[in-house]
Amino acid sequence: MGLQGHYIKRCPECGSVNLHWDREKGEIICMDCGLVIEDKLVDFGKDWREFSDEDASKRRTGAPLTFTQYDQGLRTDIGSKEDLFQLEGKQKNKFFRLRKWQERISTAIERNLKMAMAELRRVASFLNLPSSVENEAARIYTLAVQRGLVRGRSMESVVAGAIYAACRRHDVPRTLDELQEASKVDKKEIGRTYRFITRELGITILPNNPVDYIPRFASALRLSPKTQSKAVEIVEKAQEKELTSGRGPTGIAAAALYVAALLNKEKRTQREVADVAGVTEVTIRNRYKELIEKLGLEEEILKREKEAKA
DNA sequence: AAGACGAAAGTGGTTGA
DNA sequence: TCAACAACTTTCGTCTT
Repeated sequence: MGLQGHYIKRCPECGSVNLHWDREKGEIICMDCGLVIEDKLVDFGKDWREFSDEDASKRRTGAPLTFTQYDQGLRTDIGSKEDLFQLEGKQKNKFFRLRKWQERISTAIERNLKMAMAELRRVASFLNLPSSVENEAARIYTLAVQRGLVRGRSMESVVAGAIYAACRRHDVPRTLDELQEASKVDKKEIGRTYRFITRELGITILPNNPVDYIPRFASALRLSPKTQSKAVEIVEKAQEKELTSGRGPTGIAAAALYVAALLNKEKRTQREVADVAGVTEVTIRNRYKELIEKLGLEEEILKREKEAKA
């Protein structure tokens, strides 16, 4: 897949034109230096293409129909005064009652949804999320509103929770810290509402894969693609040996990157890795110890350390 | 002075009686 | 509903480079 209609044509790091656009994850990866470009990519260009005349029906006109339009353009209004002259007596009363009801419901729900969708757009764009995830988040939020799950919670926290859930469902993981930064909602609160709404809506949450975090972390640490794939390899081996279950995926990803960097002579400090992964050095150490022990990597590490001295 | 290491105590969430 | 539990964090002292 090329990058037609996109602003970024070259890697800002090494100038390479060999870029790969991972639409699923909303990331652009430089195939030469491994940089993941995700900043300032809000404008993904127009989705419009020119079709020949017989295919004219495929042209997209008007705004795309998505859940971020809070009612999908399908609101039915109970008519206004022009329809009224046909009605008499009881009919008239019924009419007014219905309209009053609709106003109550729609002003409450629709105003909420309108605000929420604006917030959702803001946060999704801050995190550079692909539109598929944004739509999923909007769908989840809409369901939550319909079930009255927002009551007693702030709109912002439910939006953040919906986005977090949508990210996980699409294997586009963002950490709770990132959600917190984007939404200004406390991460504990986000976690709480996330768990609540997924449980209430019966959304299945598969535990997310540490591998999904690696490209972004590796890029933030400016590690080579070689180191990156080494880290993926390590995580996969760890998964085979069941070292990953019950552990935080970010900690695994971080430790794997730390080890991979050591092995490829691109050493980063534990603190550097810990910071980008949003875990502590202690966690890295614990995971790292398990990894080299159970995967028989001790000698290799020692060799590297000797080489580093020489 | 900075990084790595590990012990100990604390936090928040899950689980099972 | 409560206590035990596992994972992770915070903090701090020690050792290495």
